[in-house]
Amino acid sequence: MLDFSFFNRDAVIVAKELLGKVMRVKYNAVWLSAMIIETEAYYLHDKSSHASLGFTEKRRGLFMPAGTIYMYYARGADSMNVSVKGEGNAVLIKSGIPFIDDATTDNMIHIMQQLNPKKNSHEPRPQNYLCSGQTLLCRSLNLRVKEWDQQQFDRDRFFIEDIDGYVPEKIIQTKRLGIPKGRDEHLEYRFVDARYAAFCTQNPLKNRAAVEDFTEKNTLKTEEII
DNA sequence: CCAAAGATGCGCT
DNA sequence: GCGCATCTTTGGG
Repeated sequence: MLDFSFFNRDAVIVAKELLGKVMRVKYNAVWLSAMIIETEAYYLHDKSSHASLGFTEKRRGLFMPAGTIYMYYARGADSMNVSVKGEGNAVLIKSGIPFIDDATTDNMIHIMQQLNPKKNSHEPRPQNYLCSGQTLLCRSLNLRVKEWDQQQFDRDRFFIEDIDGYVPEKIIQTKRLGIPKGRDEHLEYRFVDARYAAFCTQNPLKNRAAVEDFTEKNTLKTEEII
């Protein structure tokens, strides 16, 4: 289980290193699980961060020790962050893909599909798109503000772990999504595991120019990640 | 008390 | 890329 020592580092470092890690949430008696493929870093003095708006009771989680869960509700849905080193700094977990291994059960995907049904459709949401967005991820894993905001990870109910044998080969670094003009929107604090770019919030490799841009300047080699 | 704002998602052009 | 539904929290009157 990732703990204080993992999260008590710079937000950008933690954001990159969370790629490939696996979230596990117990729902009734069943473990739900997703591998993180997209994250964003936010700093206290970064005009787009919630922390930059100042301390309030609601934002307390951002000012708590590294590794504290910070959740908020906006646009009709929940989003999940983890506080990192330095008061007010945090990493937003933006998307993942369902992760299946010995610790998961055969009904997991079906349960996640029921938790996160496709809007205006009776078709189930395709497996790899169940967690393609910060609010969709929370919905598929049954993560709610009421239950988890300002809480610590708990190895019996909700934690993040390192999986042996997987480190992203390539990480895409781009500008964060949905940041209004004048709010430090130029900062490139969004990170995507290139291998799973098709399943993140918005595929940064959608067109040829973007792919070239990625290969030319935005590839981070594994040794640069850590 | 209520209007308005969101670190969004979806569907249509 | 753009408009619109979404719904809790916030802060001003």
